[in-house]
Amino acid sequence: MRVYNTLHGKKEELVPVSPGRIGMYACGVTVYDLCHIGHARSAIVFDVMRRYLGFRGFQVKYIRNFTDIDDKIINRAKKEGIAWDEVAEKYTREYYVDMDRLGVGRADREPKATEHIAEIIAIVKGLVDKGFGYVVGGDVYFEVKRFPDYGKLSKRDLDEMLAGARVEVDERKKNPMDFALWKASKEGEPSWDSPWGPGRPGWHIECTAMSIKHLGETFDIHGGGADLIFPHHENELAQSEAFTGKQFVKYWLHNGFITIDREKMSKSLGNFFTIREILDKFDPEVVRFFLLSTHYRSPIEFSDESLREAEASLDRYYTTVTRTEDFLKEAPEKPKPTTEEKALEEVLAVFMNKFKEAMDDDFNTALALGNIFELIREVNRYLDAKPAGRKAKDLLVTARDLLSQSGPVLNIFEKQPEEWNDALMRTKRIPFTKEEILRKIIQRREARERKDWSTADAVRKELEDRGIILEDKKSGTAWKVRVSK
RNA sequence: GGCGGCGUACCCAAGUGGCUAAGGGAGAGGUCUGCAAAACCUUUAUGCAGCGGUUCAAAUCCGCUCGCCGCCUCCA
Repeated sequence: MRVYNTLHGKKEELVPVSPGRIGMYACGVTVYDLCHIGHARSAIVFDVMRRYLGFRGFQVKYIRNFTDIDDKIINRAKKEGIAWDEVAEKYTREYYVDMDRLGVGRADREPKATEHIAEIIAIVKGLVDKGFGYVVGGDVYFEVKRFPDYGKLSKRDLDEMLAGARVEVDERKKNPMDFALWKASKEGEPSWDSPWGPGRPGWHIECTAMSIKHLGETFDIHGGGADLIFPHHENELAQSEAFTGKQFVKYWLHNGFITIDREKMSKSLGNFFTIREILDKFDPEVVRFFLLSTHYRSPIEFSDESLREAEASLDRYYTTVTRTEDFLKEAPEKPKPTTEEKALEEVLAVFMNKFKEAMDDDFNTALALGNIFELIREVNRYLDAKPAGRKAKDLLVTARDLLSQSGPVLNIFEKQPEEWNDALMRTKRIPFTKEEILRKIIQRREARERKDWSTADAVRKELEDRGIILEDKKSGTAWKVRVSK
């Protein structure tokens, strides 16, 4: 397997610290507000990586943290007029509501900063003792000049950064780029006792403390959004390696942003959509598919149109599943070989390897989805050829099995076609119940039996105007929610 | 200003040295159908922003130009 390592700016063979095991840490969220679709992307991307590594046979230990104490939380608490820890609890709950809906699995551990104050203090103390940290009043800063490798992750030169620094110079710091390991608390702010007086952790130190505690001093994968590369991960790397004297992380992985009108989606620009706003209009699986149809490092332009395309793709998938199931239920036994048989056999033979090759290459989910739809097309071609017999059934069972092996890795394609249709009924707000639709289908059937085509067509039209499409099959008339347009 | 990235068909999007440049969406035509839908077939890039270079061979490597974006401050 190869992964793109931000540290070296290139794809590298994934060689774990301990053979067969992967320790993986992803930066979660600061729980001070609802999550937007950008948070969803990061969560989903690392969720898929974790799933695929497991699929590949690694024993994965996955840690994803919550930042439950920082300035934004304190400010939010003032704004909402509730305690800071209530803010954190509230938005942690909301995080789970959204992420559960999106099919983002729980990490093996989901540590919180406030639960690791003792560890944090120990590390800050260690850094001070080693001469990397210095105390000013009740604050403790990390002295970047003492860490010669500072800048190696984000490819920045300390002197150049100072020259173009837009940060306000804090006179108490030895160097403007020095960052807080521990912050003295102001009156009325949350605080914990420490050797430097009452205070709270700096932003970066919690990840050092929690990752080292749960994964050891050197671990395999550390991930997060690309905007965390600097300063968060750069600082985290510096203080961790300064503290342990060892390499902190082997592979740094970063996901790209979601854009709106080609601009980064962000809180400050105000151009964001919350996850629940989107889930009001689209099924979670659509969102997941949409986010996985582009490589994780590339930017994704967010739009309703793209989500509709993702929805249409999923519908194509489930339509084919239905066709396959229908065939397996009622296929005639007398064998009827077709010329399409060979083509399907060939695609089936190489499918899983192609899927793995795609995912092995830096988690290329977009290519993997392409492989899946290649198989879908071949299955449809085969079914169109009207095959029959044992062999035909075996081939289609194989196809179904292959698809159901790849689905769990991406955590999509896992519904029954009926569930997919139900989901569309909800998100498209179809103004009929299933019973009403069935009644109309019976009405139409009676008209058709009389060859009263105008009545039959009127029923079709009435349903179609409200988003329901009828499909006349040998076994009767089926219906489905229309997705395209 | 420094660093990094991107520019592939009407749209989205894989592909980073060598088979016919994946896949999805939209459009057009066709097969099937009472009519449809779905599915399938055909069609939409002798060309991958432009120019030049390296090479037997480049969308893919190098240089320059144009356009767009990100990070350098909190940010997934």
